[in-house]
Amino acid sequence: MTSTTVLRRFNRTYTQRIGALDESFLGLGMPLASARLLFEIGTTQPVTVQELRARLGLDSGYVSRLLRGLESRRLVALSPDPADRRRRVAALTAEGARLLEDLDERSDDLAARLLEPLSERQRARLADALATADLLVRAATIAFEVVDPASPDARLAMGHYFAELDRRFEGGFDPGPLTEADLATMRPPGGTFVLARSDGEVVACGGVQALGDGVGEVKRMWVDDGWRGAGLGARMLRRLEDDAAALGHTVVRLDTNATLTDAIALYERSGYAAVERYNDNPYAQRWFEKPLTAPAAAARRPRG
Amino acid sequence: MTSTTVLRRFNRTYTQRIGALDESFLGLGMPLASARLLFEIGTTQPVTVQELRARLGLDSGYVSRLLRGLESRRLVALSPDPADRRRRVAALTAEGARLLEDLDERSDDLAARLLEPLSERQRARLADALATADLLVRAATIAFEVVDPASPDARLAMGHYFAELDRRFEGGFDPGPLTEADLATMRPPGGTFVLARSDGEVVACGGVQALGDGVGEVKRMWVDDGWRGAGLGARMLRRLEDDAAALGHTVVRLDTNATLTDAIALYERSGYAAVERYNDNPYAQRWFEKPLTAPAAAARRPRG
DNA sequence: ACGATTGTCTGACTAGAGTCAGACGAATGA
DNA sequence: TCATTCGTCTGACTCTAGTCAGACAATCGT
Repeated sequence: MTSTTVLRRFNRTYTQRIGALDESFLGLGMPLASARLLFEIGTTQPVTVQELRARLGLDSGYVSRLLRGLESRRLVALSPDPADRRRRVAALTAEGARLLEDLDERSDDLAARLLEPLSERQRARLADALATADLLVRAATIAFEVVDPASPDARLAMGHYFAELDRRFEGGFDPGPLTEADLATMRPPGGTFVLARSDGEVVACGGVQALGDGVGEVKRMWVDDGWRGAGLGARMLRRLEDDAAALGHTVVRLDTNATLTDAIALYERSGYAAVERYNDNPYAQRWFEKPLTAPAAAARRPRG
Repeated sequence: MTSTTVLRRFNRTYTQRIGALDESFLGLGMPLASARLLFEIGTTQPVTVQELRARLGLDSGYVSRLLRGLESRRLVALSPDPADRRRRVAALTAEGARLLEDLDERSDDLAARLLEPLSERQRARLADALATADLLVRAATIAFEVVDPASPDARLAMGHYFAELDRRFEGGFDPGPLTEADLATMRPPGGTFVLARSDGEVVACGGVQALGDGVGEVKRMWVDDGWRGAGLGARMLRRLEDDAAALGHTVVRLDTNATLTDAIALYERSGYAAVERYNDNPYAQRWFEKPLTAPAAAARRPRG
């Protein structure tokens, strides 16, 4: 059976038997849309109406009406945003928080009842399978996006990167101040900066800068800890190679620290060959290079 | 993380990102309910309206209207059932079959596109995880039901059982004719017959008969080949023990053939002890017994 | 033969989930 | 400062998805 077939078969089973988990939101005299909205407000307490609309992908009028319904039941409180009085921010009332907890508990009960007929061992097996599926499904739906390296999200991602190096290097890591000149290297022409997002959250990043003479350098590649083992690093690297090729580079280089063994393994798996030191990065102990033949079409599908 | 938590987390991920697979039914100017109905008709070509109603759990009036809609688009053809002219049977027209194929293809495409960002290895891992989850979720939602041993489904299940013995015994197996007297042993008082169904399909069975003196015997226990490894045998056995206890038995016995090693392992795992031959079944080489203490409350949760 | 039951259909509803076109006040830019 | 844009709200819709109460004909049980 192909994975497509398995996915579709699973989908049928799932929607038939577990789809009802959502409807556990129901049963408290609350339409699903309202419950979802309430839930969304609950996750990020004070939140603008605008944000809610974007996150749930709903019409402004619709959200407005739903909110009014929740407000009239005293489940959420709406107040104008002092920073911009056109905006309104929503927050749960005590009663709203209580209801949300209640819904949560019901959902838990329903899930527990679903699992009840299984033995401990089977439940563990199912949990394991679902955790794997969860990770991979999330990984499959990650969106890559070119952003300016000076944008807040890019800075955030690089901050994560530096913090990780600081944790992993024996003597720590000091990136120095992020200068505008440094950021400018990762802009066209010659450079780029790519973010990977899951649910809007930044989960990986990477940049390319031009070293001149058709040579690009991969920099600041980082993958969130929670995403290890999902192949995200390989995808980011491939993406950066594609982008480097599109920017006119024919070779990419990169340097790395000897302690980053997982990264080194990735580079070797991805067709990088060790080369001599090509820069004076004091934190680098290993240098790699890879020719970019066709626009990375050959590298597009890894051999699995 | 408990399995409940994992299930709920997965549910969120899933409905957010893959729930859309269903809506691929959409996009051809067809409401979901109609598409589901069309799909259901497609799986078992000539099917009565009654059957459709039962399978989709819909109101008779609603189904009638939906069918009329499909009929007016010439996607299905309705005709009275010659066997009972109150009933109407639905079948796809050529056009309906074509549309269904089209929807199927779209759904396939969507699934493929979803998996596209993953590497071969990841896809294989995901397929594996989903297949496991599929089996276990189906297993968790299997319904047990006491039926009369003379009912068509019970006969069908026993037929499967006999056919399997015939396949697995060296010299084959001849059950002889299924006499009414034989069936009567698996009826109250003293006896019972239990079916397990998944999606209405019979996937396991088992019976209890009274041997007298508070002793019950487990008979005709069978689990469908496709359901091995889902713990269904253990659950059926537990259920039969519970029922036997409820019928007043304090001990259950059973016999089996030495070639059925998986069954023997199950009995031993479930607390059965080997005893001397207690009957003259020519196909039996091993005999087991288990005391039923409290109403099998102790056996309700296997030790995993 | 005839009353009860069964299978399907019709008409009249309801509720949920959105969509679309403005209205209106607050903020912004030239 | 004044036209424009932005964020929210309102009113008037539409489309699904379903429920409920009968109506009607075919069939079954006695």
